[in-house]
Amino acid sequence: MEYEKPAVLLVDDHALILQGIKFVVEGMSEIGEVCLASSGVEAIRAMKSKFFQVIILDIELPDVSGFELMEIIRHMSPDSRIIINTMHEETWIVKKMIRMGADGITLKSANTEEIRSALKTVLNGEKFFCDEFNSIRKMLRLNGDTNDYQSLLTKRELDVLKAISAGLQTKEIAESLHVSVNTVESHRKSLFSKFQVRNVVELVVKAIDNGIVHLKSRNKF
Amino acid sequence: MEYEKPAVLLVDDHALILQGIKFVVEGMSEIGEVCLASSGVEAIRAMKSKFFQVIILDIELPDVSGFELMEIIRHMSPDSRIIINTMHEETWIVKKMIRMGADGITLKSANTEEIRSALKTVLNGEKFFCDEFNSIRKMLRLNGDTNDYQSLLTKRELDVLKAISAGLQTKEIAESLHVSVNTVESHRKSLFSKFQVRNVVELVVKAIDNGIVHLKSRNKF
DNA sequence: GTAAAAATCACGGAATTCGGTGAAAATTGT
DNA sequence: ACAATTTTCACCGAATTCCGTGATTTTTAC
Repeated sequence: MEYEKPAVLLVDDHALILQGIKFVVEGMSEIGEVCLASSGVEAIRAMKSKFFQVIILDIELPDVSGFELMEIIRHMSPDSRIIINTMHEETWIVKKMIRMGADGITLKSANTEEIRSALKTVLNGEKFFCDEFNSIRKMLRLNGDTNDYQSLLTKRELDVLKAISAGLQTKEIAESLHVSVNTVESHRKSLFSKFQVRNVVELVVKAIDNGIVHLKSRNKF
Repeated sequence: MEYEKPAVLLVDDHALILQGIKFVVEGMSEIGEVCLASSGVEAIRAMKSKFFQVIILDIELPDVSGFELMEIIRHMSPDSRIIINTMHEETWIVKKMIRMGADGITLKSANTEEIRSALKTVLNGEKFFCDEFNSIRKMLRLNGDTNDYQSLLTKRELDVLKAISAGLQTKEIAESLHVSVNTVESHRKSLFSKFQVRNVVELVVKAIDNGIVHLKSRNKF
């Protein structure tokens, strides 16, 4: 054999999923070495010592976000193909992944065959997206992805949005930001307009759904 | 050997996790047969043909919820120990799992050793909870778990809550439920009171956070 | 069959939201 | 330095929310 079989790096903080994917990938005749990393730093360390044709990546990692890691990979190892393996079907995540140029996307619910298929497709130089995402991609292309709220918001609008999501009302927000009520109402109106919603509930739900504000923080013991 | 090694049933719709756990469990000398099920019906079918000492269960399944399946297991096979393996650290899920009497709880981020440890502990007749949950349990005992919103709500209140979360306002809700505005306002007040919140935003956020209303439905293409 | 819980409705009032319109000051980018 | 953007602020009015208090009819549970 004159050339090496392609090496694959798996990055996921869930040990079980790591094991699962490893099991599947190692069973493929076209794949060579399979390395594991359970965090961003481990992944980076692994990438320094070796070139991986394909990196299968989880987006939620303990240290860096999968998105940041993706940027790093693109710089450190621009020729590596990246497959995102995600739990999340939320639109903003999908959009971001596609925008950042992932070579493939699979869901964690993907079965053995889908992972194999994704790997083969990507190794072949093509892009792989599971069926669920293809419809989303099509839709994004159609309307030019007009719903990129995050980057559409100004800093101040974001401040107000977060405050609203925390349950504060206009007067309280004005106090906490040291501006007048009128100002906050102005930002409010911008938000309604940008999100195309009629009231705070719709606004907050849409913001959560698009990953601009998060629930997690509220839910700690 | 005079007695059978205990059989284990793994239920999870994520093929990769199924593979991962299987790999770990099969490597344990104290475990006998390991069976897999990727849905509630498959799990039930498996349980009909065989008794499993331990059932490791995901709470999000395509057909029935893990909670419902847990009820079914308790009836079909009351002597089976149940370990919940979950992605979710949200309080309401943890509470519900504990209340329903799970014998063990592990996170999907659990490593190989934790799964083994959980299995051994449960087989030994004890309960296993990963560190993250022990603190929650302690806390729940302390304040008598006063925050069980879901079971606290009446059907109508739930209707109104869902409508509110969908961004509808009182008048619209009244129309859609075919009742007067006054009635809806009455339910509203009950909700505010039960959730101990001051406005709809806090209400909706808390409801989402406690798993009473969900974002998913809104986020489809 | 009766007590408890839930669902329905009513009235009044203060506070807040939401919609429109406009405009001045501060910041940013090039 | 100049245009563009952002942030700030103002006023008005209708609609809606939020709060209190209380009452009648249905439904549920034992």
